[in-house]
Amino acid sequence: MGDEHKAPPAKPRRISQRGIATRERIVEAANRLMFVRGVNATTLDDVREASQTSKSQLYHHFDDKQELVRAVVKYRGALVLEREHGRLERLKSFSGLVRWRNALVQANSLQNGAYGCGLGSMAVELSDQDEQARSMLLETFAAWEKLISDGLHRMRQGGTLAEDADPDKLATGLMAALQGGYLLANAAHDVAPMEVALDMALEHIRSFLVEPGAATR
Amino acid sequence: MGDEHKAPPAKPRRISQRGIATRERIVEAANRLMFVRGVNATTLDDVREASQTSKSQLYHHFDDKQELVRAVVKYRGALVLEREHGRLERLKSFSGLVRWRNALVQANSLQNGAYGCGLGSMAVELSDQDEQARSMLLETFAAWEKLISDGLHRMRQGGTLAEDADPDKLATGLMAALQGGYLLANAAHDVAPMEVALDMALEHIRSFLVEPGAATR
DNA sequence: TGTTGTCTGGGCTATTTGGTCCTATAATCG
DNA sequence: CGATTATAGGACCAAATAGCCCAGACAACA
Repeated sequence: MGDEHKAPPAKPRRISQRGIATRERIVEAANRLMFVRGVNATTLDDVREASQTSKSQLYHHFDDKQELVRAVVKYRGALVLEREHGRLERLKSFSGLVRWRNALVQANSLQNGAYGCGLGSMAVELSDQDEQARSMLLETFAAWEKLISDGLHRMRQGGTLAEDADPDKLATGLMAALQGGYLLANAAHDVAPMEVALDMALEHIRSFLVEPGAATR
Repeated sequence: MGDEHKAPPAKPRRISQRGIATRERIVEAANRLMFVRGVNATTLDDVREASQTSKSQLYHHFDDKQELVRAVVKYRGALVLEREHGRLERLKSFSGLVRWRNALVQANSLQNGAYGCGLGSMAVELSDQDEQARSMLLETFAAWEKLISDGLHRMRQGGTLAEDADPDKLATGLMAALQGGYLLANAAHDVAPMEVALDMALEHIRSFLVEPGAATR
């Protein structure tokens, strides 16, 4: 794939441990703020204050706000993928899928459905505004879906899932249900719609189980 | 003092036809701009220019930007509900559901998945920012879902849908799939994920048909 | 038709916000 | 150690943006 972005003429800049730590602090603070307030509603002053840094540091580590936003997209994407990797890498049964569902629902219920999905919210806010951010988010979604579809593939190879099941489509459908669930839960400030959405998707996947009766629940 | 919203003490303001027209023009312009750029990225100057009005008119018809945003939420909600009412009021068969799906997919494909759902985008951007807007959006979603579940109820009463089908949950699941589909399609700038998501939800509903073979497609 | 209150044009203000700059301090390396 | 470069502090700037105001045109109604 074409690596469009990235600074072209590698600038061999010396970098200290302290500098790395500061940058990290900035990205983390921006991430937190943008999660609860949204990207556009978060100002650089907010970030500066929350990260206990100064304006010059923001601009030392990032060209402009857009770059900071992109760094947050990358950071958050990595976090989600790491978390999801841990949860999905060994997925190979329907009950594993149910556990995965439960973890997401529980996490979201802790905040009464508020804030939605960190990735989904950014996607909505940035997709028609920052092409590069959009493509990063798109890649992250693809990677996330792949973690799911890999699990479904394993289920199929293990004979749990029927041969005619399409893991890729099932994964996309499940992801859509998850994102739509997050969205509705956010609007309702209540996890319930998210549960219904995920359950529908799981029910659909269950219909592809070789021995439906064997499923937990 | 603490008068949250609405000015109940009926202010008997005279209102002219011209005033109404201007207000309409402002809301329409704001609606269009906010649809493509997002709410927070749309400035009052943008609205003023697009609506061919002046600053004083904006503030004559709306207390502040937040009020304008809420007017847009209301306006857009009414538009969507009107459209959906037309499409769903006579729904009483699975093939009708398929036609409904096709209409949404086709409309979205015209813009290559961009912009997403007018309601969903606003919900993401406003839910954690404007409580009143959130509750209006929540109501609109509820009304939209009701149009769907009413149709499903008719299908059930007509014997098309099995007795044990839960129209409300099916409608919520379908709405989540739709919203998630919009979101992923927006990130991908491609309708495909939306189609997959809707098809999953329809497949799930199909599994509740009394005579599965009778379904079109 | 005159009076009252609405509607409009557009200039103006205060504040916010992204972004710059200059100086001082801390690392890093020869 | 001394030179050099990264890092930090924070004042400063210019543009953008929400919001205000007043004078005058226009509509409604007596």
